[in-house]
Amino acid sequence: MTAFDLLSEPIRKYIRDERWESLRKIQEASIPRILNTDNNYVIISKTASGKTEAAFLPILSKVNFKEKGVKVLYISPLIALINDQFLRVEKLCCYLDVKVTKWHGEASKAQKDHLIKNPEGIVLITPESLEAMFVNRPQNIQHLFSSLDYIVIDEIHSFLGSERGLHLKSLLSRLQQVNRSHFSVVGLSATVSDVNLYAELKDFLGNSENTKIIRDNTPKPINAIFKYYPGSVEELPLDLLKDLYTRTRDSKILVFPNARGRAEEVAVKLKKISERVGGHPNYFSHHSSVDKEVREYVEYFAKSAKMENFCISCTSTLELGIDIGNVDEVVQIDATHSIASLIQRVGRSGRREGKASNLYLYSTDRWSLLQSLACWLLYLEKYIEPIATTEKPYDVLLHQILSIVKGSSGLYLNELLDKIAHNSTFNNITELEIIEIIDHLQQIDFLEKLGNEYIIGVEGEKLVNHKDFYSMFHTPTFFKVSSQGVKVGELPLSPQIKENENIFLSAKIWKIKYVDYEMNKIEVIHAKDGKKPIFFSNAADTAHRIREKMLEIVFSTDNYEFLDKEGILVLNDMRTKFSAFSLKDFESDRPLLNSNDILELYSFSGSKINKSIGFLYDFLGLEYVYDDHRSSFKFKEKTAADLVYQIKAFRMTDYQINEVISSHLQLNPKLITISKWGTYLPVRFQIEILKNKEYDFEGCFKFLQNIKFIENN
DNA sequence: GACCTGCTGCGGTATG
Repeated sequence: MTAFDLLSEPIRKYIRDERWESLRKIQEASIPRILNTDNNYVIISKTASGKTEAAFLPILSKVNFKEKGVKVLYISPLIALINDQFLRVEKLCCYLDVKVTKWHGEASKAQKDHLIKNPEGIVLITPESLEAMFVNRPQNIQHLFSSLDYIVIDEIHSFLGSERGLHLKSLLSRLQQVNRSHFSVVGLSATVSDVNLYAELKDFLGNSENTKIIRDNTPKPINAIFKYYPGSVEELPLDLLKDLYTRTRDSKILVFPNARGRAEEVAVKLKKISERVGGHPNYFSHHSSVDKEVREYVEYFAKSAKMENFCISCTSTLELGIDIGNVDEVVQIDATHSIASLIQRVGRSGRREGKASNLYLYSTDRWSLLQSLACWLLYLEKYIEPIATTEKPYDVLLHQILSIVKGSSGLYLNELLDKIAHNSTFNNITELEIIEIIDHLQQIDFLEKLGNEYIIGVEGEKLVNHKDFYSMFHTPTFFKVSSQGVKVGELPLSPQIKENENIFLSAKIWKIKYVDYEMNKIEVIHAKDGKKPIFFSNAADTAHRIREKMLEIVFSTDNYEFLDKEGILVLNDMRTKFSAFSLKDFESDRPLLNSNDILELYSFSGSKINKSIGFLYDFLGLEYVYDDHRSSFKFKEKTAADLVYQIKAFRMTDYQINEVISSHLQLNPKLITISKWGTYLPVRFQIEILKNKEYDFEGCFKFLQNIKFIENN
């Protein structure tokens, strides 16, 4: 029997009506497996390769929707993706007479009410909406989701290694606890080439042994071109913009300039050039601070553009899932933060079967060029950076304790402990630690004991009843920007935000007319010239292997045919400069520049290891300036050379590290705000969170154990 | 200089 024959008749009719010539490879593989077993599966395949159908065709053939209750729960990281998938899944479900309901913050209340009256079919939801239901309407969790057969998690790789992922993992566990029988989980993921990630993916679904990987690893040809245009961080070089313009003139293009402000700069400046030379007007910006309706229009325009060309200058908002139709080329300006991100972005182009992906990469600085080369070469080696693991997610636990208590009407200690013990997310946290956190929550009035039962305390009520409770991540206060009643987007308060300043936003130029500090609103009118807006954000950490690869490139003699003349010149210049150091082993040897009045260590190591090295130098009382971009430590005094060397043998005990972090926390309690819920933990757990999120002492000591400082000749 | 993600319930008003 072929995979097609295994499907139920209504599904086969759907396929015939859609006039599919054949099933995709990934679908051929998934259909018999999902139909014949109750295993969990992770389906790995490129975007637009039919992953959604690979999961839904067999699931819809298999599940009995006549039974009461929601049978399939689809979980997505993005609202936009839910709206996109809704149309596809609903079309499919028409053939089965199965109801599909969207359930997220912007979904229709009436549809949700209807579902409560008739719990049935398929629900598409976000983790945060699910959390909200656990907290505010726990009876609805029972009512809707206690007879699930399948949970489908889309873009599952985007949850791995993050607090949001741990949160989702905990919610899955809690759903399993209310289900009468076992449900299966199917995760959908973009290409994960590194097999080391398989273990993480399997673990995420909570049942490694019964989780199998289905993967289509058909390689996709990618044409890459790297160009070098030196410029400043404030403004992009004019020559770069002119060259970029010629690429956008006759194509459908996505540009990823790495930052919202820069995305605006690219969109506005290219549009100006286009206006001057009579090119197309379709230059847009797309990022989280562009108004939602504007963004939806841009997505709609790109999706429906047939003959018309367009250029969208965007951030990671267009990196995931959402189908924006055919894109000819992807332009990346300066290095991506990770290899995974680079692959995901390149995959946005050449989505038609058999078409190649095209990547155009501009670097505006030599270190960025080097990092871009490293990411690209590692990608060709099929390497992806490892995922940040959290042994003991105390902050997620604290949040989930509050959620569980709020969702109950009073809970005995053993009931609470039992719920946590059955949640695999917290397997590595001991019962003593859990009790310590519960006691602490009681002390700070987040929990209260009524007789022998725990309820939410006075201070806890304030948090739990606020809309900020449902997510694991922070968001700053934004000012809503509008022009005569038309929403444009939003901006954080910065020195730039004052009357008569001109700024770029949503690919247009505006003059600020009025700032309303009470209502957090900004009124603007059109203007002719301005500056890119300032946003505040934290730098992403760069992986150790990327830095090591950068070192290897500097000391190699390889030529890269995809690099332009200027790029070759600047790379050769770096190679010449570093040839003063005779390095042999790239794992251990590191250049230490020792000239007339400079002492500079090029550590070529990951951001977290660098921060740990800095922590040790601080402890030794050595003054330095650290530059993460170059991965370098510039020491103030030449006499410090001894101390620089001393770090090789220098070790701090765990106790000493904890003492130092503890005193840092006392001086500056804001340090812990990198974790939204960690803020409320006892100090000793805050220290553990910081050690995990900011530093990598284990990796650092391992690195220092073998390090050899190689001075210049 | 440096990404992104989501959001209840209530009471008010407008609309069919």
